Amino acid sequence: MDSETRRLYFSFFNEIGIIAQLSRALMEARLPKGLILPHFSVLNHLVRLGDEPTPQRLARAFQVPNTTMTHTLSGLEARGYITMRKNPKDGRSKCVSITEKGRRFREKAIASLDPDIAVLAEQLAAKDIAELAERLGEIRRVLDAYRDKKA
Amino acid sequence: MDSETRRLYFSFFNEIGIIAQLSRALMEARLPKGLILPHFSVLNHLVRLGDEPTPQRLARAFQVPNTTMTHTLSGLEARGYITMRKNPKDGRSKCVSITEKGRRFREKAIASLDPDIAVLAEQLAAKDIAELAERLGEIRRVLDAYRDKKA
DNA sequence: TGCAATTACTACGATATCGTAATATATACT
DNA sequence: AGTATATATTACGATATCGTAGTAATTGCA
Repeated sequence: MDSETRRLYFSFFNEIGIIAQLSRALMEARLPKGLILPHFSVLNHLVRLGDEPTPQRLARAFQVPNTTMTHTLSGLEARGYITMRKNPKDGRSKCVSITEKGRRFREKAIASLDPDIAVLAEQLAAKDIAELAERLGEIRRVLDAYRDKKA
Repeated sequence: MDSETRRLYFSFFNEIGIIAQLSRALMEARLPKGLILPHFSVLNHLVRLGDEPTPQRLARAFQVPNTTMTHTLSGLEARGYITMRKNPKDGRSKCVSITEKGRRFREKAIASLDPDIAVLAEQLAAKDIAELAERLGEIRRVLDAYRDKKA
C-alpha cells in the first residue's frame, strides 16, 4: 500500500468525521437540555419507519451496542416520547412506538433547524448536496456490506 | 422552508453521520484496547502539524471542549505517546509534543488499516474518493465559517 | 418432549464526553 | 502600578457509550 493511497482515503474519512461533528453540534444546539442527537435520531427513525421496531432492530440500524440503545430508549420513555410494550410475537423482546408527544417534539426540533439550513443552503447548492448525498449513500452501502462480511 | 429542502439536507447529513460511525468502528477495531479514535487522531494531528500546540489549540482543532481534550491527552501521556511541558510563552498553558514511542505507535496503527483500505479501494475508486474529499472539504469550510460566525 | 444453543434485553462497572466552576496567569485600561 | 476582564487548564459531577455477564424466552435438533 503506497502512502499516497493511504493519505487519500484517510483524508476522505477525516473530512467525513469533521463534518459529522460540526453538524451534530449544530443540531444539539437546538435540542432542549438533556436530549442529544441519538434521541432525536431515534424519533426520526420511528416516524420514517412507520412501524414498531424492537430495541434490537434500532440498535442495528444505528450501529450501536444494544446497551447503548437501551439507555437512549429509557431517556425517551422517561420523557413520554415513546412507549414500549412486550412483543406479542417474541417474549424476549419489546416493541417501541412513538407517542403523539414524541411526534410533536420531532416536528418542533426539525423546524428549529430551519434557520441553520437556510443559511447553509445559500452556500451549498441543493443540487450539489443532492448529488453528494447520492454518492455518499453508495459509499455507505459498501461500508455496510463490508461490516456485515466481517461480522 | 419547504419539506423537500429539509429532507434533502437532512439526508445528506444523515449519510455523513452513518459513514463517520462505520469508519470509526473500522478504525477502533484495529486499535489496542484502551485507545480510541480521538487518541489516534491527536497523534496524527501532531505529526502532520510538526509543531507543539497547546491543549487549547488541539481542542479547537477537534471541536471538543477543553475538558475532553485534557482527558484525551492524559491518556496519551500515561502511555508515553506524548509529553507536556510548560509553555515558555504563556504561563497559563502547556506545549504538547509527540514522543518517539508515539510516532511508532501512529505508524503501526496506520499500517494496520491497510487491509481495510485495500478492500474498500476495490469498490471505491480512488479518483471518486479524491473528488468527494475535495468537495467535502469545501462543505467543511462552510460549516466551520458558520460556526465561527455564531460563536 | 427434552436439552443445547441462540437471541433479546438489561444490570453493572469502566471509560468518554461535557458543563460548571475553581485556580493561575495574561491582558487591558486607568 | 493597580484593578478588572479575559484566557488556559483542570477538578468535579452528570450523562453517554460500551463491554461483560446474567436472566428469560425462543429455536434447533435429537
